[in-house]
Amino acid sequence: MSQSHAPDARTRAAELREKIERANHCYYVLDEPEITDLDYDLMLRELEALEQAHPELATPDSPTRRVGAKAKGGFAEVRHAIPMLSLNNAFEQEGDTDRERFREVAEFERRIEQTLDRRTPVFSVEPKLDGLAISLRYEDGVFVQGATRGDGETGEDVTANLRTVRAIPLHLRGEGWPRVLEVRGEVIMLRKDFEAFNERARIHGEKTLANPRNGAAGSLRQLDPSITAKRKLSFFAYAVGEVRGGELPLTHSKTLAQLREWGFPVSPEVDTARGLDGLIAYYHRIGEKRDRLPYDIDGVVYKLDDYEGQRVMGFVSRAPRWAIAHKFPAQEQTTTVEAIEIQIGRTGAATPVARLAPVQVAGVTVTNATLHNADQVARLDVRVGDTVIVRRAGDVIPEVVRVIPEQRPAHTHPWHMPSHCPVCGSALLREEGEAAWRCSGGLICAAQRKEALIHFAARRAMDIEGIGERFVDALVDFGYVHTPADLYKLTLDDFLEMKRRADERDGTTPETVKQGKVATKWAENLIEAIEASKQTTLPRFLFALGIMHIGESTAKTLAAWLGSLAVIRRMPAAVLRVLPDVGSEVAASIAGFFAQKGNQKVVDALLASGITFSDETHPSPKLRQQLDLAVLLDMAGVNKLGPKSTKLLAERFTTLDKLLAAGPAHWVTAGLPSAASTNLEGFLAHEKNLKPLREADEAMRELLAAIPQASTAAEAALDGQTVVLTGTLASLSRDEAKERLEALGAKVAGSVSKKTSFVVAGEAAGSKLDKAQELGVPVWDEAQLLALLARHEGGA
DNA sequence: ACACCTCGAGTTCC
DNA sequence: CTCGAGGTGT
Repeated sequence: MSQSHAPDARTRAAELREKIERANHCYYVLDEPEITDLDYDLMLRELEALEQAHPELATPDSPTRRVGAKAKGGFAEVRHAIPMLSLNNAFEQEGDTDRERFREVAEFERRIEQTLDRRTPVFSVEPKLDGLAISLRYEDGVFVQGATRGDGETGEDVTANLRTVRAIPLHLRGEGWPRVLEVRGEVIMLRKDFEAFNERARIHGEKTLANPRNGAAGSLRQLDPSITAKRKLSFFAYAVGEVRGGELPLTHSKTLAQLREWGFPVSPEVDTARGLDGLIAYYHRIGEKRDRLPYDIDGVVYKLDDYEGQRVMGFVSRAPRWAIAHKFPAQEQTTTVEAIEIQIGRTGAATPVARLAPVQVAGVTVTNATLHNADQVARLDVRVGDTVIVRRAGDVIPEVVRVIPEQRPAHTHPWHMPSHCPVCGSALLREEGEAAWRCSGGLICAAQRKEALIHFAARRAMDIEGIGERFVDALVDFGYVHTPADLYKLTLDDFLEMKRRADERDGTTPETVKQGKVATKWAENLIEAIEASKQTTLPRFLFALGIMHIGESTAKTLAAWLGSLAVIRRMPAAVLRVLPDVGSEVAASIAGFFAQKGNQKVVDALLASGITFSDETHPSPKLRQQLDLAVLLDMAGVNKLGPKSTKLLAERFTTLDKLLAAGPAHWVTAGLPSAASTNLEGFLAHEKNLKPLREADEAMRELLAAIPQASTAAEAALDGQTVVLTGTLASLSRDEAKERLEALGAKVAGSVSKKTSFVVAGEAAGSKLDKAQELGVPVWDEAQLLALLARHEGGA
C-alpha cells in the first residue's frame, strides 16, 4: 500500500467513525435505529480493514475498539467483571459452491484446525437471537443483579426490569452451582408477543414497535418496571461470565446443559457440529427453519466447544478467535425511492409502485416494491427521494416497511394519486368505501386491454404459450389486436411484420437470413399455440373473459350448474343468484357483462373463430328445486315483501302467471299481509316492472326445460369434502393433484379453516400445516393421497 | 347485524 | 402470499 493513499484513507476513516458513532448513539442510547444492521456492519468492517492496512490511523477511541456507545443516564452503571464479548461476523460471499460462499467460515474453521492441530473440531452451535444481550449475576443461588451489555465493559443496571421477565429464574434450581455465577444470554420478544402488542397498540391508537428487537430493547429501558412487566419478554441463556466458588463442565455444550438444569431457558435449537461440513449443514438447517421459529434470528453462532481449546485460541482485540457469528443475508435493506409510478391492472385498479435504487435483499436484486394503494402511501408518507427500509415479505414480495425521516432531502412533497390515468388520460375514480382508485377508461385504456389479453392467454385461462408482456405491448400498441377475438384472426405475415416493427422500435437488430428463419419459426409456433387453444373447457373460457369477480372457482361453479355458455349468457341476475357463492354483486357482474353489446360481439367472434368446449353439458338437476317463483319475487325487490312472504306466495301460486291470474284478493286470503299485497299490486301494475320479470320467468323456464329428466348423478366419492394442499408433492404437480381431487367431487381450497376436511402436506410445508395442526384438522402425506386417488379413480 | 370463510386480484423475480 | 371484499351462516 503506497503512502499516497493515506490522506484519502484518513478522511474516509474519520468519516466512518463519525457515522458509526452516530449509528451507535441511535441504536444503543435512543433505541431508534437509523440504519440497518448490515449497513452498520459493512461500515465497521471497512473501518477495520482501513485500520489494518494503515495502523497509523488506528485511534484508541475508534469504534472498532468497543462494542457500543456509552450508557445513557437514568440507570446505574455496572462494570462487568469479565467483559461481554462481541463476535466477528461471517457473511455469505458471491459464489456457486458452499466452499466459495462460506469462505469466511471456512477460514475460521481452518485456523482452529491449524492452531490446535486437530481435524474436524467439535463446535457448540446455536441460533443468533435478535434481541438484547444481558448478564445475570447470581450469588448463593439468588438473582442479585442484571445488566445490559452496554459497551461490553460497562452496562446499565436493569435488575428491576429483568426481575419482571418470567423466563429469568430468581433462584437457581437443583444443586452444585458456584457461589457466584454470571449467566449471559439474550432478552427477546417472541414474534407472537410482538404482534399482540402492536395489535393492542393499534386499537388504542398508541405507538407501535418497529420490530421485536426494538420491543425487547425498549421494554428493558423503561424506568418504571411495571411497564416492563406488561410487555411479554423472553430470555435464552448462551454463555457464562464470572464464576467463583464452584466448577463448570469442561465444554460449552455441557455447560449449557448444566444451565438448563439450573433453571435457565436454553434455545432448543442448540446443538453440536463437527468440522466445516457440520457447521454449514447447521447453517442450512436453521436457515430453512428460520421463518417458523417463534423468534427473529439474524444468523447462527459457532463456538469451539472445549474451554481448553478456547483458551489456546485466545482473542484478537475484543473478539474471540474461537467463535464466529455466521449471518444470514439481510432481509431488510435501505434504499432510496427514485419515483412513484402508477400501474393500471386488468380491472383498471391504479396501484402505486415505488421504483427503487437497486438493492440486494435476501439474495435477489429488488428495484420495485408495491405500495398497495393511496392509503398505504399516506400511512407511510413515502415521498420521491426518501430513504426507505425494504423487506421481502413472506420471503418473496418486496414491500416498503417504513421511511427514515432523518434522511429525507429538503423540498419533498407528499405523494398524491394523480387525477387521471397515466396511460389513457381517463379520470381515476374511487368507489365509495373502496380502497382502490380505478381508471374509468375501460377498454379505451390500452393498459387495461393489455392486461385483459395477458389474462386471456394465461395458463389457467386459454393457455396460449408465448403471449408475454413484450409481445402484448406490440400487439396492442400497433393496433393488431383490440379484443381477445382479434388474436384468432392474426396471420403469419401479421406476426412477422409486427415483430419487425417492434424490433425497430426497441433498438434495431440487423436483419439476417438466419434471424429471418428464427422469426418465422417463432411465428409458426405462436399460430400453432393459438390454434391449439381453441380446444378448451367452459370454465377456462369463462375465466379467460375476465368478468369482474369471476375467478377460476366461480367459473367452475357456473359451468357445473348451468352446463353451457348458451345458457349462462342468457340468464338474468335473479337466476344466477341461486347458485352457491353467487350473490347480488357477482350475479349483476355476470349478467351485466353479457348484456353489453361490445362483449356480446367479442364472445360471438370467439365462437365464430372456432372455439369449442369439450365439457358442455345440461344444467344440473339440482337447480330444479331452487328455481321457483320466489327467485322472481326476490328480484322484484318490492318493499315490505320479505323472505317469508316471498316463500308463501311461491308455495301457493308456483308460477308468475298463476300469481297474476289470482290477483290481490287471493294473495291476502293465502296469508299475505295487506301492506305487502298493496305494494306488490302497485309494482306489478307498471309495465316497466313487469317486463323484466316476464323475461326472467321465461329464462327460468327455458333453463328448467333444459334439465334432463333422468337424474343420473352418481354420488361422487369426495362430495362435499374440502381439501387444502400445501408444500411440494414429489410425484404430482399441485395443479394435477387439484384436478384429480376435484374430479372426485372434492373442493380444493387455498387456506385452512375448521371446515377443511383434511390437509395434504408435501415437502417443505409451511404455515398452512401449522394452522392445520392448530385447528386439529387431519394432515395427510403424499402416500395417503395417492392411495385415496387410486382407490376411487379405479372405480370410476 | 356480525363474524367467519372463501375467493378474487394484484404483485415480484427468475 | 397477502389483502380486501363478497357470500353465508349464526
